[in-house]
Amino acid sequence: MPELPEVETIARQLAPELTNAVLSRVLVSRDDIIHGDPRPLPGLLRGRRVDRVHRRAKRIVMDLSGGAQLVFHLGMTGTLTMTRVRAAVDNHTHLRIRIRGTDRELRFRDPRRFGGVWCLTDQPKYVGQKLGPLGPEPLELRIKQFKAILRRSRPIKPLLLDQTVVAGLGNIYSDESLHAAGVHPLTRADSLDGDAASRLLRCIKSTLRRAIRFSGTTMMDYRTPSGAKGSFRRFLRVYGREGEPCRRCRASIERIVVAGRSSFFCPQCQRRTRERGKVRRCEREKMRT
DNA sequence: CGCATTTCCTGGAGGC
DNA sequence: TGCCTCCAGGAAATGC
Repeated sequence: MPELPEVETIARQLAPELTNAVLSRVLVSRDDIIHGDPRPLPGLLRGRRVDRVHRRAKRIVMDLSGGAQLVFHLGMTGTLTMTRVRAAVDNHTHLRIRIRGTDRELRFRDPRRFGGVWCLTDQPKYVGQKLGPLGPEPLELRIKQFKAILRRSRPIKPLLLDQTVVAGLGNIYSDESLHAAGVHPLTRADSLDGDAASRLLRCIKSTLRRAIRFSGTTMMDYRTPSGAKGSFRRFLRVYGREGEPCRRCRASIERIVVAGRSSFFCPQCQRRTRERGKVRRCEREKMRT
């Protein structure tokens, strides 16, 4: 499930091969993953040069010559890979884009089809195809901004998952950040004091940065553009560890459903009341995998 | 508007 | 081994 660290990894690995590449033949084999009218897509892309590959929230953005942008959202099971043109094509490969003058191509594959592709150009047909509104990048978030975000009565977990509030966190890194900060997922956002707010923001950033360093987390489907798995899974402290001992206090990790999503937490480290001592907070922040 | 719930989709896991 | 049901979840759509 590609979240910010996974998408960042993909963008960084695609950038060296795609930057300055010119797109040639485009093959759409399943057009309902294209937002808007898929028919003009090949003509719109062919001949454009890739100026830059970057990430915004959980989206891969390719800036193309002529002011166009090609945007990918990977949903749950989406992958973007660079392969030889003649390599065997996996099923559920929906889009292939050849690179001019090479035997390489970009492939978008997404068995579950929660992902999607947007082509944003100056062409009238595409102007209206807006992507959903996004909140700020968590890694660029400042504490003042974050405290303003927390001034709501919602539980903290669904708030962190809401892309219009903060853009890039998903289920894994929300749970991991909340555990690192010692915050229970059902805690009302506006009940966090200033201390807890800055601790949580620091933990969100350090968790994301560390996950990027290990190329993200592969539970099932996520792969880097070269097909490799992310290796952050072995550092997870709560996500997917129901019934296993907390790596900090040995208490059994629990799973509850919050806003329709699994939420893993340690009942010992993440209490709903706020009477934890400063000493334990320090220990918690120093804990490294 | 704010927030909760439902829906989309496929393959893997687990029960029997 | 095979058949069945359940489940994962990002985000848009729908409900209240």
